[in-house]
Amino acid sequence: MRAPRHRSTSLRTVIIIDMERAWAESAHARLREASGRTGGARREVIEFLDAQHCCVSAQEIHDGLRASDVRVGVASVYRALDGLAQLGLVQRVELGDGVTRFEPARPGGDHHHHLVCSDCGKVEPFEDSALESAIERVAVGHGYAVAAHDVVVHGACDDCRP
Amino acid sequence: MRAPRHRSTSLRTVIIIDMERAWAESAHARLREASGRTGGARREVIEFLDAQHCCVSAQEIHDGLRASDVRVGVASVYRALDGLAQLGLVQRVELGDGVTRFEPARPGGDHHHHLVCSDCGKVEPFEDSALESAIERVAVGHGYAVAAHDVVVHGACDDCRP
DNA sequence: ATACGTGCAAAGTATTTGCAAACGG
DNA sequence: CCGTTTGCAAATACTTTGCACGTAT
Repeated sequence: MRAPRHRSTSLRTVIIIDMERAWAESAHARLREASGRTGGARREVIEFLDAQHCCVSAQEIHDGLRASDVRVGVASVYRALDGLAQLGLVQRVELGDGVTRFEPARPGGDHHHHLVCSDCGKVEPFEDSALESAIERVAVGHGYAVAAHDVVVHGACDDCRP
Repeated sequence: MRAPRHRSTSLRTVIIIDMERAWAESAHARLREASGRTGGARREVIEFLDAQHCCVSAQEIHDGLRASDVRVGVASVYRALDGLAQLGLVQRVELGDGVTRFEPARPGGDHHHHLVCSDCGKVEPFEDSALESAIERVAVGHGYAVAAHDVVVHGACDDCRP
């Protein structure tokens, strides 16, 4: 159930699966290493997060798990997320609606930020290396060692404009 | 009480005062225009915001006003902020601690973003034009008309590092 | 066996809403 | 005068905490 099966139709698929699972593996390992023990709720939260392709709120995780007949308390979801965030394994994302969202922090991988449509609420991820280097440069220039950063752009999306 | 007195010691001082008041004036005007009427609470919130040089939370505004013997309810502070944000006159800022902060959106003026020390909690503003253009370019490339954007960098500040 | 993780329910904050009274135009 | 804004208090939403119990080591 944990190790991916290597019977997929193409090599590329296999590699992608492995890379995606890699985060869940390492998150679980680091969490165990940090606190000695680990239980079902944490694993479920990690697996759920790993399956998402953009940020999700704690409530969404909780609801999603319960929808899959996995019995976890909200508190455990928050506790798991807190632990993961503290180890830098998940990134907190605040989109401006007062709800904190979370997403896996995959090293080097698909680090991205968010475009939010002020009209329909759609959330779209994007990547930009010029943006990243500008942030890094500024932070260093002010004597900061960057631990995390977060860019949110609000505006009218393509579909919501006349 | 509303119009600044032009008896300052130097011309430069007068100009600075006028520029700073300009936002409060226009905010008040646009608010009246949008809703026909305007009362004391809104004016107080606008004046208070204008006097800050970085973002403040709704509670801070409320407490700050009461400390100056101005009697306003928390609800009115939130309502005023909401109206101002909807007109694009204030910028919502989420620093990652679950509290929404607000600051005046002065057109062209001192548009900035925030560095937050993960250790001591210090908040420091910064400006960077390369960052701004990167954001604009990305948003346009995705078909978005930017209404607002927000960059938060978390890290250890100069003082909090070994 | 023992200590840590978990679920439930209760508590804590931040923000919103209902409503009568005050107030601006 | 009339309708909007306001302040208070109650309600809501999200997140955290206390505690008894289960579970991994």
